[in-house]
Amino acid sequence: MVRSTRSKLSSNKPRQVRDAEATKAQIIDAAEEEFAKHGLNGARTEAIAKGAGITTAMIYYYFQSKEGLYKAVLQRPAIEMYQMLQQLNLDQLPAEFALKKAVRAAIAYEAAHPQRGMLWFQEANQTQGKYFKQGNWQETFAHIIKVLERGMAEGSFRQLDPLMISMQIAGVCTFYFNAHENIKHLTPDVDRLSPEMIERYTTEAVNLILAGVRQQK
Amino acid sequence: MVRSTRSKLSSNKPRQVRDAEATKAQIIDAAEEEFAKHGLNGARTEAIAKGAGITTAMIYYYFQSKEGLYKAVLQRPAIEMYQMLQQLNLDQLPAEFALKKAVRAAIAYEAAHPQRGMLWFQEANQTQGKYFKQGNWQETFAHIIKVLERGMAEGSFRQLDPLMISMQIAGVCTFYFNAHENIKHLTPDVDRLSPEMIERYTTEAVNLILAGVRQQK
DNA sequence: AAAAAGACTAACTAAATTTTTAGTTAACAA
DNA sequence: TTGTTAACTAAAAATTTAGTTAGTCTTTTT
Repeated sequence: MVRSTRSKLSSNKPRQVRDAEATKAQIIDAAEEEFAKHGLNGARTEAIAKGAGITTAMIYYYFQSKEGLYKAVLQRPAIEMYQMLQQLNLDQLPAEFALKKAVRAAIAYEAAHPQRGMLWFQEANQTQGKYFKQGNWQETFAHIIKVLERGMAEGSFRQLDPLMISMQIAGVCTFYFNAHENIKHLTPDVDRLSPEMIERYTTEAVNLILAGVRQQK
Repeated sequence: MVRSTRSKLSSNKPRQVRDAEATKAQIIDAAEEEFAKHGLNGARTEAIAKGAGITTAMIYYYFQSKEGLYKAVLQRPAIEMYQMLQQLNLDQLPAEFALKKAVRAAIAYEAAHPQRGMLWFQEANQTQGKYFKQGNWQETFAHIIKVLERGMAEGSFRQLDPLMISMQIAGVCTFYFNAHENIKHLTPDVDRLSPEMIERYTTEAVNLILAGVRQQK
């Protein structure tokens, strides 16, 4: 079985010399891509090394084991997602506007890290989510649930099941990117990850979700 | 790791004896689960064999290679999904009811085969979809797009982007099952795959989507 | 009931892959 | 300069895994 191991991140430029932090970051970048595609078992340390422009021994030098590297890779999105949500200050906005803002931010996050959704799915399916400390993700959903409950209390949202709806919102925000490799075959001539297309997806998503939860008058 | 291959198989649940068709089906069942979790590369033939209650040699006896088994596994969902959609006769229903029926059917399909969404993602991400018949997915989306366009023409649906919205509908229908292993950590005490919970998810999904696309009056 | 065919397993090999080892090079302080 | 150490590489060792072989057990055919 032939697989291209060349990462677009690191393929052209020669690496800096002997900068431990930079090297570690490059390994994690390459590893995130490889783990997102192939999961813990399917990922090849050789592919990660090649993507980072180092030898496989460096993985063990910095991360002790393949699993250690995997843990390091998973830590990053968990922290970033948490921080992103904090910064939105959803509590200080009317529910409808808060939801709009959260949906836009979530899709923008996915667009900036299109491979992370799959990383999360791989983690769920292969290791029963044991490395993903549930706290951060509980936080994520808690933020959306809170907005939905507030909207219902305010009377701007209809009566709905906040947890179920928040998962469906997550589905809307992530599907486009998780399934990108699948759906790109549907319209081969359009670049579905171009800013224009992502903006179009975002607009439609906001419209669908807002109309879907709004109280009819 | 020490693995005894001796006497484990005979002492566990005894399989039916020497029924080729039943054995093949058991291998495909176990393989679908393993491939869905780990993809083509990450899947372990030994794990498949153990799941099916046979030795790895049987995989080669019936399917020649790991890849041959993978192809056999992918054939089944492709055919079933196609047939399911045909039987809905969406064209003969008002758009609103057709969409409701399609969403219910899609979620029911996912619930009956919770691992197939991941099988599809793995296939696209790891092998560029070369083993999967793309035609079936084009069909699937075409069906939904047609319903959405009809609804817009009838005036029952608002003006929307049919392709984008159909992907968002797919996100709503599939997320719950693809992410199940992660989601279950959010509410550890609830069985999120019980019929009651799935019905609740379905109801909320239908409400969200219908309200989301309906023409306001 | 003997022979043939089909279903099946234990034990194995070759190759791929992870992990370790032994050593090399650059940086930098004394 | 020179000695020390962190960053790094090449290649060997250990381990895992796909795939094979030779033969056993069961069912069907004659």
